[in-house]
Amino acid sequence: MPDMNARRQAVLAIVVQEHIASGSPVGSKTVVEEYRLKVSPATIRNEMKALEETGLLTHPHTSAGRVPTEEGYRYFVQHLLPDQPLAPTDQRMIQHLFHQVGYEKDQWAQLAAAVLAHSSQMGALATQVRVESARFKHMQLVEVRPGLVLLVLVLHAGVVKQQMINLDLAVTQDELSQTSNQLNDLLANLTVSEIGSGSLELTSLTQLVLDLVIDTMGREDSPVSEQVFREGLSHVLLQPEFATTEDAHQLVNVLEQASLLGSIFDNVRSNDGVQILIGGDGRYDALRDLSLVLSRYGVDRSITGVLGIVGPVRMHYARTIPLVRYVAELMSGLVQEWYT
Amino acid sequence: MPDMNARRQAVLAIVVQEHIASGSPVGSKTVVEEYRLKVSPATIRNEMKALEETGLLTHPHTSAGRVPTEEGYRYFVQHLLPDQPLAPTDQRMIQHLFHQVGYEKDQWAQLAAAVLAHSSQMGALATQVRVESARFKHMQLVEVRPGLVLLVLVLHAGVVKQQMINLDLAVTQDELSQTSNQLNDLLANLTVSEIGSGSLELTSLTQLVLDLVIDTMGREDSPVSEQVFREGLSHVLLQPEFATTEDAHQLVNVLEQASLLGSIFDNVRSNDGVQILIGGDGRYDALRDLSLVLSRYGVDRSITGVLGIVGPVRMHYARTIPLVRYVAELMSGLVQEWYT
DNA sequence: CTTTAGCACTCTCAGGTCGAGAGTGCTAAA
DNA sequence: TTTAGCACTCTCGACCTGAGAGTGCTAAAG
Repeated sequence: MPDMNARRQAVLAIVVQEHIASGSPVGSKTVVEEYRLKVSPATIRNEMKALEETGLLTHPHTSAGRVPTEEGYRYFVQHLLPDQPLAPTDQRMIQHLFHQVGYEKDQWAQLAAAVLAHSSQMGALATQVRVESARFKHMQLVEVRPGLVLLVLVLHAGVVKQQMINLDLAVTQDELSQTSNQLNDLLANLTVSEIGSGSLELTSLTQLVLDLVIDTMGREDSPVSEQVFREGLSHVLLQPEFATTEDAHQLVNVLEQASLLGSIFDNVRSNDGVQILIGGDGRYDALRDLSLVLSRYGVDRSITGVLGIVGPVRMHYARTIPLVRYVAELMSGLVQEWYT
Repeated sequence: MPDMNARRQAVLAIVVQEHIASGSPVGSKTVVEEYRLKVSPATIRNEMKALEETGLLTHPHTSAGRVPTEEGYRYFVQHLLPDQPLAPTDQRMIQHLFHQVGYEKDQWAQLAAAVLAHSSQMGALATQVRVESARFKHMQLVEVRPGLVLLVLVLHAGVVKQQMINLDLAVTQDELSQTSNQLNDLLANLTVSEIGSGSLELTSLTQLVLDLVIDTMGREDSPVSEQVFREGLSHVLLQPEFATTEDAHQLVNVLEQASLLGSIFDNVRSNDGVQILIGGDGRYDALRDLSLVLSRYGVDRSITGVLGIVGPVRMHYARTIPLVRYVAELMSGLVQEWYT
């Protein structure tokens, strides 16, 4: 980035901030007046022109003020944004909300989305954690009615999975308990890949159940698509950039497209820290008018979820970034505490 | 409803159908031409005027065609809509989709919403089933790590609930198994209300767990709010009635408002068959521009979920009503089969 | 009594014109 | 290097206008 002296950076920062606040293009006069600079509008105009040539600003038409380009937003976020922690009052408020749901870990993700949406007045997304390669801990067969058996599987990190089994033959609860105990001994602390190896002599019932256990351990929680909690979509629709039907439709479309979100989330999972996707960053064409502020959360690489905020490119990053970071850390703490 | 001779009904039906198809007000000439009637436009105008005085039609301004009022839609749906079953090709397509997910009952609701949205090209909602007053079937305590125990609870209808327990004291797996067995004997086939009565001498650990079992059985699956799957929202936003920002915002707002949906769903649960809420039916002001086609599904009154379609008042009821009915019946069948 | 032709009337909508306002870019002077 | 001055460009809202669509009324026909 050539030729970015301090004043030029300041002008860029002012234009970005002012545009985020007002939503309209900002002119040289506004810059001088609102920020009480000691130079004339003409000087600012020269700087603006230079910034435009660098590709950080544009103007929608000859006689409008300047608007940041996506590149301009990226420069602003990377170099000009003071990286403050979330305001203590917000921290307390969020902590309080999480205290209320307590141990109901199935709801953490939903709550996280709600909190993000409410605090940012933007859209929010959150997934539940996904546990990779969990170890077998315990299993139990329960007869629901004759011929129909429920397999309950407890994995290493406190994850519970269930699977119905339709048996053609009638079995007693004794047989089921026996099978359970046998497999509990056999599979203790193994991962799904470790189980496959040894082939033993087993009764047909035990073999049947074993296959099912392997199958159930291996499957994702939701093979069709990961469950994503969405909140605060209506906030985003209030933003002027989504005033036309096509824009609104596109926004909703993107958020309903499970495959697209999945691929973005996979990306986010593999990096640390808050990640910011402005206008699709050239990689996602469907996100042209959107910005995402996302973060992974969880423990290590094996227990991870994703959460973050969705909004127009003209988003209040100074607020949303610390917010996402804080909630991600909070959630990581919870996961750490309750999953081993 | 006074004075509804056959021709007048026919005119109403034509206006409603034509308006649903075109989205614009329909004039007397259109009615005559499109449906090859043997009368003149003037006659139709007279009938229209009468219908307007009855409150079934309006016109947006002096010189536009007629548009059905909400009352007009209701009359149409109640009296003029032939009540056909869903087309066999659609039936087969839907059956096929449900076959693919198979036993994964956690996903049925999500799939139902997706199917409804896709087949109707409207928005769709679905909740999972809620099981009322289930009987205790089996429980198990599993130590996740020292001091942290997972309670897994299997209820009568194949419902599995889980709850973490933070014990201050260290306990052996033996003690846990013993407690589990004791409670399994004690609580077999009891409902939560039946458990409360007898007070027995129990060890403090057992008492602690018992309290937790009661607590866990009693709580709703999601105390914050029932989980609602939403699909196809973008289809609705394409409809011309949601072209302006306020309308779109209102729509999304309604669908994000858990309390409102909850109260509507409670209503739907307590009635059989497909229920149609046109423009809020005067009861829900927030739904002024929306129609809902909803149905409960499940078994008896004790295992119930809700599903249905959301769209503008100008909705293709002749298609959505059979669709919702069919999917509800299909889901009821599945629930019947897999929950006892 | 019902239906219909004729016609005046009303209202919307798209297109076009116009002036005010905002903001720029350039030039030349400080 | 900065700045005052000024011409120039473009948008936006207001206003007007004519075409088109559809009605409601009246009076005649069935």
